[in-house]
Amino acid sequence: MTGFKSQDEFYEAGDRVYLPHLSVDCVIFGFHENSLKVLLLKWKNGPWCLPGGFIKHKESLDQSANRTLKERTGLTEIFLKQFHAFGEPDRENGKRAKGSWIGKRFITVGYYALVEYSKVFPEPDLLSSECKWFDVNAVPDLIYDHNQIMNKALETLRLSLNDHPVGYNLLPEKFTMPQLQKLYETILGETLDRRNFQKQMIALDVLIRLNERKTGGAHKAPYLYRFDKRKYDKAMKQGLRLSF
Amino acid sequence: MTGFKSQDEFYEAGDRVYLPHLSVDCVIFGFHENSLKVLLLKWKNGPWCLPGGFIKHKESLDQSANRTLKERTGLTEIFLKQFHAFGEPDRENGKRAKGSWIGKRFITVGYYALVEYSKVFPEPDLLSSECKWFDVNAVPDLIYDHNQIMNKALETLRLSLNDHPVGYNLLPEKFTMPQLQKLYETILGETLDRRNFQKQMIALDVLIRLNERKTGGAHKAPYLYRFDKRKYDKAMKQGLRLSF
DNA sequence: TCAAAAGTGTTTCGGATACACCCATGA
DNA sequence: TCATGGGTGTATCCGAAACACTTTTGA
Repeated sequence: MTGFKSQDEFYEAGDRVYLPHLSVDCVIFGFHENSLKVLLLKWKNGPWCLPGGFIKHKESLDQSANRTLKERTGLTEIFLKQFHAFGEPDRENGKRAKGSWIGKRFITVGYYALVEYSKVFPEPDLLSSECKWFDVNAVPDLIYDHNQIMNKALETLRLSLNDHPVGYNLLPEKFTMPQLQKLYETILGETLDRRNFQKQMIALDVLIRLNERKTGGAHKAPYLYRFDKRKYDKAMKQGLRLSF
Repeated sequence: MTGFKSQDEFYEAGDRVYLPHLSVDCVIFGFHENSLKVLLLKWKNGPWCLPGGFIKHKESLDQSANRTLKERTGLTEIFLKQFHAFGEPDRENGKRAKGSWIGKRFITVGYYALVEYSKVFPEPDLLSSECKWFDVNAVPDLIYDHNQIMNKALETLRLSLNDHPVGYNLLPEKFTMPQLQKLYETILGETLDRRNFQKQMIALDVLIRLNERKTGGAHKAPYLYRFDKRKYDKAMKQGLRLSF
């Protein structure tokens, strides 16, 4: 919605700029303080919702989702994956304003994104008053079917752990093994054995252990790791076979 | 497209009946003579394509796909699953007739279906001259990005084998273990060990061995099996953990 | 010195794989 | 009788899971 100066101007633009009846919604995941977060928007005087956008006439679905993501987080070139299209005719529950372009029925294509929490500076859009992170286990009631969309995204992410490594997009460049484990645990919603987890991760052959330890915390200082991007990408493409 | 008497009438109907810019395409899989087949349509004087349809104003995506499927195969209540939305702005390669409603850019939602070959009586639609089965390994050049759509469907089906049983929708009610194995082999594109395959299938606990054998063929008569629908559905929901 | 977190290795178990022999049938 | 396909069981191996002790650190 960048480029519009007001809500009215945006509403008025309608079909001139965007395809009718179509939107994308992004479930943006981040990881902070050992828990998985989702970025949500709050409508002015309204409910919370997923950040979403519309599709320009000469834009692909992926481009539209990337644009939305950039507008809300400032990030580009982040991990973004389409997971499902939602198209019940009553998915908005009759709650869209009638008459205007935006009052039409919408089919929305869901994307989920994995972003590095600390690099994100949440920005509300024209229609919103707030943009902030929520713990995935404490998401409020969202507008329309957005809770369902967000749950489906989480489920998809969970299933993808068996086939693809995760972390490059969610963790800072250097991180510790316990941090990585917490990430997996929060996505999966269950605890894992430290020793077995470490063995599996090492076996993936996508990690490089640095000659540094994370100092500052109490207790024994853990090693720092970073991903071997080359091998990580290869594992991403080929698929893995883990079992969590 | 049922209900229209001519191509012109259908084209003219446009937005009045369907959402603009949106379609569904179905990759319909069947199993016959030990190989996996896809149902394709041939445009009048044109290329082959996937059977597709459009979305009525008060219809969900799933309903639209089901309707399309019914129109082409006569089948209802078959296995149908959304797998991806395709939305490149140039996915039609500029090959759509300009001007008319159908000449607009389309985002299409891909579904794949698993149907019982022998129950299908392929019917062309208004725009088509033929509707017939092709071996998945001998699919001709299709219109637009339909080859890509069909490949993505096949890939999705392949991956789903690790998590879900398959066969109930593709095989006749009674079938033999070698038939079931062939089904898996054609989907996967590789051969499997007879004895191990049987053990795995039995272990899934979704099969019932009947006290009948398939007679008529040469050689030793194989047992007939059928699925235990209750257990099959349960396995479908819960997910399995196989590894092919 | 103690509590809490992190590093590390071994044993066990189960499922996947590899593999061979006998049986039934029609040609 | 023989070629072909179908039925069945066992030995092996590898990866997953279970599991305990030592080390470091700040409080």
